[in-house]
Amino acid sequence: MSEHRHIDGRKMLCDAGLRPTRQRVSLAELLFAPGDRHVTAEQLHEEALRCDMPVSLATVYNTLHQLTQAGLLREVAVEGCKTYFDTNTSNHFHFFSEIDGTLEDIPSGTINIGDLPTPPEGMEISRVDVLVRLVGRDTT
Amino acid sequence: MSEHRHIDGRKMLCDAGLRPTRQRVSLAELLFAPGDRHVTAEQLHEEALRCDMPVSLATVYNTLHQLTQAGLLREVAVEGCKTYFDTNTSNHFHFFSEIDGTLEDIPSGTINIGDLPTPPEGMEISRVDVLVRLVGRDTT
DNA sequence: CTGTGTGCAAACTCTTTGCATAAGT
DNA sequence: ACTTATGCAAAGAGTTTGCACACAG
Repeated sequence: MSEHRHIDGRKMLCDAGLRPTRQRVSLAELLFAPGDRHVTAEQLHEEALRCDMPVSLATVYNTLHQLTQAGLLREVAVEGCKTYFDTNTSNHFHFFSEIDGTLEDIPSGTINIGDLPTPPEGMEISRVDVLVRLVGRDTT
Repeated sequence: MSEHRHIDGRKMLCDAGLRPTRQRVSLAELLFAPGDRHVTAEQLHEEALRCDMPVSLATVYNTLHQLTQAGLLREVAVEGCKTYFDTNTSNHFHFFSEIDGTLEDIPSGTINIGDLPTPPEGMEISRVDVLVRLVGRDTT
């Protein structure tokens, strides 16, 4: 699950119409080199600093949003103020561990959503988010 | 859907082990008198003030959390910092309108979750949240 | 009376913004 | 060079906390 496939951050950014600055390339490579990831801005920021890629938190936020707009990331709402960004943009669902606050993909095909409900007049479904919350065994 | 059934806030609170103070009774009645509701703390606060039930925002937050702990409300994570509280605590799913930020119940039975995935070792599913995001027709 | 709840304002967390400096083409 | 991105620190939204006063039992 963590075959560090090699990623050309520069190309990825250019393709998305973003200027491949040092910071953006670094962040893109951190994000996309390992398999699918679910990070918060703060986590990514710390990770970048640990890897000697000095970036400011503001830039991390900017970059995450730019990548999201470019369709390379997906935002996942869990709760509280924390926003998670998921490198897997395909249709899939998540496990959320309430114990350590981590997010994980649910292998696709494992959950089937039957019939979707009919949306109200004049609206259409943009996305269906499914979050399966986990707790330790036996915790009420 | 909005038959203002009459609610005995006092009894409801006592049953939940909460002291029926003026503010709590007011809030409980605002919350539970109409049909199912989805409110944020701020919305409920404004509504209380409009109805001549002076309460501080801090008390609204306290009360909402106490009612949630007592199992009378359910928190719904949508995104951003806003926390919604749902008066319907049964297992059901939501529509979220990205246009006006409102939450609505999806009639139960309309969505079927097929097989739930097996949770990772030592964990169990505490809840499954399904959020169907809506946009206006034709908005990409 | 006694203890718990309330209100206020200040603290806190996560996120966004403004503006001078630095980097990309 | 000219433009766009970055970094910093300050502002912002939503939520929480601490402490004096008020209310419920």
